[in-house]
Amino acid sequence: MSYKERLLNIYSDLLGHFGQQKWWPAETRFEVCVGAILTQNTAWQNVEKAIANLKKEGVLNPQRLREVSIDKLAQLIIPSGYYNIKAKRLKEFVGFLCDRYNGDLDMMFSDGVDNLRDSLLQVKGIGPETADSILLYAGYIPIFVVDAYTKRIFSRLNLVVDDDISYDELQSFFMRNLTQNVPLFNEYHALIVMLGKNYCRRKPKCDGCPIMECNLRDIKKES
DNA sequence: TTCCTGCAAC
DNA sequence: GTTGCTGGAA
Repeated sequence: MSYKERLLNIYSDLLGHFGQQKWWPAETRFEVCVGAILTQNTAWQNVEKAIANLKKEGVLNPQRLREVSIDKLAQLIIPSGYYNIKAKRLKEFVGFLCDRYNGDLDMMFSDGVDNLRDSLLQVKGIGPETADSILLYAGYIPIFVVDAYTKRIFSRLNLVVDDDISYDELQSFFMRNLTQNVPLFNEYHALIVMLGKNYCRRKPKCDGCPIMECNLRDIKKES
């Protein structure tokens, strides 16, 4: 079976088990960008509380977020953890957005994808996963987001052999073997997160794992 | 105690 | 390559 077929089978297994995830949960594209930074190494449940605080305070837009003091901002996002460093990162991002694109996400996303990705990566506090989450979930640009879950799951499936594979190489593997389709990329990454959280943990809970080929390989005996 | 939709700095 | 950043839930 080809990589393309295996990736689609796994996708089908996941979608059948978990259903559509309807990512990214947000009212605006700007909210997606903020959430992408706040959720770095952080449970989404905690990010929601921080987002709610930002909304209640009326600062969840580029202009107001730029005006609010960094100390005030840090206080508002305490529930999402790393609040001092994330306040700085949000400030870096809105500074970038306002300076380069007049605070206009439409203008930002109208830039060429490769150019925009490189630019985002130069913003302190935005790494590859955050940049790609913004491009896919806020910009509707067909970029596949990979993460620690992706690497762990597909290593266990032996679809990834090299444990030292880089972010870009892992992303490239998916983008070479899937059609460049925004809804597909959107749903696939969300489903990988669900599998990583609920079954393919560091200590795998393989009982009930929805991936057929994983069960066939009897990976359960590892752990 | 562990882990969470990472990243930068050292 | 290792460490610091952080609250909150399981």
